[in-house]
Amino acid sequence: MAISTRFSVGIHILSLIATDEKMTSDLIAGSVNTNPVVIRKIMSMLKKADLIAVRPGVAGARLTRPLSKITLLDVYHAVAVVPDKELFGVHAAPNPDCPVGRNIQSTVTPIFELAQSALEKVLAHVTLDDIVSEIEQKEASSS
Amino acid sequence: MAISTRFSVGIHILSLIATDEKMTSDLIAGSVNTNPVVIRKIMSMLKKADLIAVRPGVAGARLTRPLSKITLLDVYHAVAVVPDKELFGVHAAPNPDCPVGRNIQSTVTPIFELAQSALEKVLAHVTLDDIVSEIEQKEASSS
DNA sequence: ATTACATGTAACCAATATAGTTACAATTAC
DNA sequence: GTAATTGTAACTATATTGGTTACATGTAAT
Repeated sequence: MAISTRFSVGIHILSLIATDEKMTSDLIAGSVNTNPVVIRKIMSMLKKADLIAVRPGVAGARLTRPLSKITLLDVYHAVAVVPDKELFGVHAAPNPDCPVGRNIQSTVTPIFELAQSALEKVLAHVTLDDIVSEIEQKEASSS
Repeated sequence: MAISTRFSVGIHILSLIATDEKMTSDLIAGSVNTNPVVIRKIMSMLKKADLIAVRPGVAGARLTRPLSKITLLDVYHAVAVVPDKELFGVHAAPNPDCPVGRNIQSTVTPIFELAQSALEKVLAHVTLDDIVSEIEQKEASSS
């Protein structure tokens, strides 16, 4: 199964907020092309992760830090697309009476962690500033 | 959501077959600690990916190539834990009338591919031989 | 050839995650 | 006070996972 689109939507939301702090969940939903409540739920996660500041009743949101200080890994963790640090599932109760069964978890887990870490490292090296700049550049060159 | 345990179970199955070609799905299920049909389904995928040869009616299976020629990436693809090459989902229909909406996909996709590729590279560099050797080593040092 | 045992699948189930939706309370701004 | 907005609860449809029963098909050994 693919990693939830909450991740790409989260990036989309933050990019919009970065260019206009008065974006309502309705406007954002129009750009993402989904329901405003979906947006508000994801924004609630971004808020819990302290990436944005939102106030009930007042339109819009504000980034809590500069774009260059927010990495895609921050967003990835914020929207909880993956269960607390465990990208790869491992079958839970292999038979300890079997040589393979009693060693498979401890053998496979560090490799999975390496793979996961390689993925996260890529995400950690891209900031929202990179994303927004790229979008602006594409807009400029298409005019 | 975590990547399905089919992956770790697939590795488990192949490791067992490597050490004993007469393992039935019942025996394997006993080691993995699950239902034999679950095992047969996964073995069916491994067979379709041409990693093992199995014959209906006859107990056991056989690897189609040496352990050192089967990477974890081969297994990963075989058990189809991820939809055809797309680890990260991207929201499908952002609004083309918005600067962010019309550029978010093309901006984010190459980064996701990079991250996915980094993950797959780690899996491609580990063979089943590494896994089985590691298990044997752990067994030897625990005696 | 009958028996015993395996594999290969179809069909189903419970549990869970995703994405979307309606409805409404709570809050703020004018 | 009114209008607009956020924050949630509750619900839906759909899909995936992991498991299970049932059974048809195929092989081997006696």
